Amino acid sequence: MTTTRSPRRDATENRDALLAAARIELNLDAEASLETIAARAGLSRRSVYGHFATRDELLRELVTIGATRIAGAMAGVDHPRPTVRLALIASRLWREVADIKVMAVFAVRGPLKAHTAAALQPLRDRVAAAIAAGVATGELRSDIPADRLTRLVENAALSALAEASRERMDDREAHRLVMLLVLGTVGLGAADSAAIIDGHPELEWTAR
Amino acid sequence: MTTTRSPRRDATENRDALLAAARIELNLDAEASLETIAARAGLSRRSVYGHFATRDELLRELVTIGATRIAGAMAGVDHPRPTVRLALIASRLWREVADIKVMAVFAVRGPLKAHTAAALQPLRDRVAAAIAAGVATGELRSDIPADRLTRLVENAALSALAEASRERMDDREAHRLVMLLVLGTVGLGAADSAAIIDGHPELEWTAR
DNA sequence: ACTATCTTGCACACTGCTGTGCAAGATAGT
DNA sequence: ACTATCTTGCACAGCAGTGTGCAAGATAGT
Repeated sequence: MTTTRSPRRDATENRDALLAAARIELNLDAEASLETIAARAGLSRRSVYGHFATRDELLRELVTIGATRIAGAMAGVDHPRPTVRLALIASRLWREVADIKVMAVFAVRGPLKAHTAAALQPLRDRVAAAIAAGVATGELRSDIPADRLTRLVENAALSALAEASRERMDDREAHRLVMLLVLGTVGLGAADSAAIIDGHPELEWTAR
Repeated sequence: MTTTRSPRRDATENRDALLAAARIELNLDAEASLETIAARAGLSRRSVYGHFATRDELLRELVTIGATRIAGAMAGVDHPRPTVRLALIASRLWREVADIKVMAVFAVRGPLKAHTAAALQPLRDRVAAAIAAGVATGELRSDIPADRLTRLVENAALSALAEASRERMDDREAHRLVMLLVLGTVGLGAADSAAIIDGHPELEWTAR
């Protein structure tokens, strides 16, 4: 017979539990072992292999899910001024990533970076577009090639995340920091950045 | 008898060769094995242990040497304007680190970071001092606490290094990029940063 | 109550590395 | 030429993990 039943309910629950556990555990230690992750999910290491062929497969799925969430959060981000758009992207990003900081940094910089890059492509495209537009209008610096600037902006955001996890920063403050660093990187002075952030209510932090 | 001869000449040569090899090899792959390093030095893995008790000891010594070199390169860096001073520090830093980029990033971010931090303390103090001075005169942003800003500046510099090793960048361009990112981080706009760099001949790149 | 589906524990193979003991051989320095 | 010092190769122990086979037991779904 070829007809396979649909998976048992507890099985899918456990699968989700594993992903959730991985999310938490990898955020504490980016290199957490399967043992650790399974334990947090209330399962044995052995049974992880009932859901994921390899450790790598688990991680990739986790990254994919995260990237999709982020991409989703960017929907509807739009504003005529490229600088504001960038700040808005930074703002939304922070919201999605605040409780995943460590893992996020690892996903982008660690061995999964290739996969992460692919999954985050849409986000990067958005940033690149905003930058290109800003350079065209003269709002943004033109002394650094746009594609390079895109990567540097990304790094700036990561830097803010790293700082936020290093010290346990206030959400509101961290949210502002991400925007400030991004704007600083694309060429705005501190005062201009502050003016933009404070002049646009949609860039304000609102508790979740 | 307790009198020990001084080490044989070839031994000290080999020791140096190991350090040099490590420098090169770790710059290609920050996690290069002792096997690889020894091979590059023309030695066997086994004999590494004749010079260093553990892999870690080798790495630490390497970091210490590098940090000392960098500290040395900062001697005489001084300028009344904190912004220029920061740019100058960035400039000198690049010079010292240009051919060690990968390893430098790893040393600061990887498992050796504690040791690296200690070894680089003088450099950090310099940066912190310049920032404090700049905040006091109003030349630099005051919307981010000085100690945080110090770390962010460091990250900005690392970001430039990372970008420079990612693409194989022109020395002159990379040198400028490090300064631009540092200045951008402390709150200057792109135009102001450029003005500072171009207005001070000591910030120009000179081929080595 | 029956059974396909899941979970578990244990044993094991494997990987890629570090670190050590030892005996044999090479070599610098005198 | 003598000898302390270095280097080497090999074998071995250890570590921390991943991935697998298998048999026994638990459980969801019907």
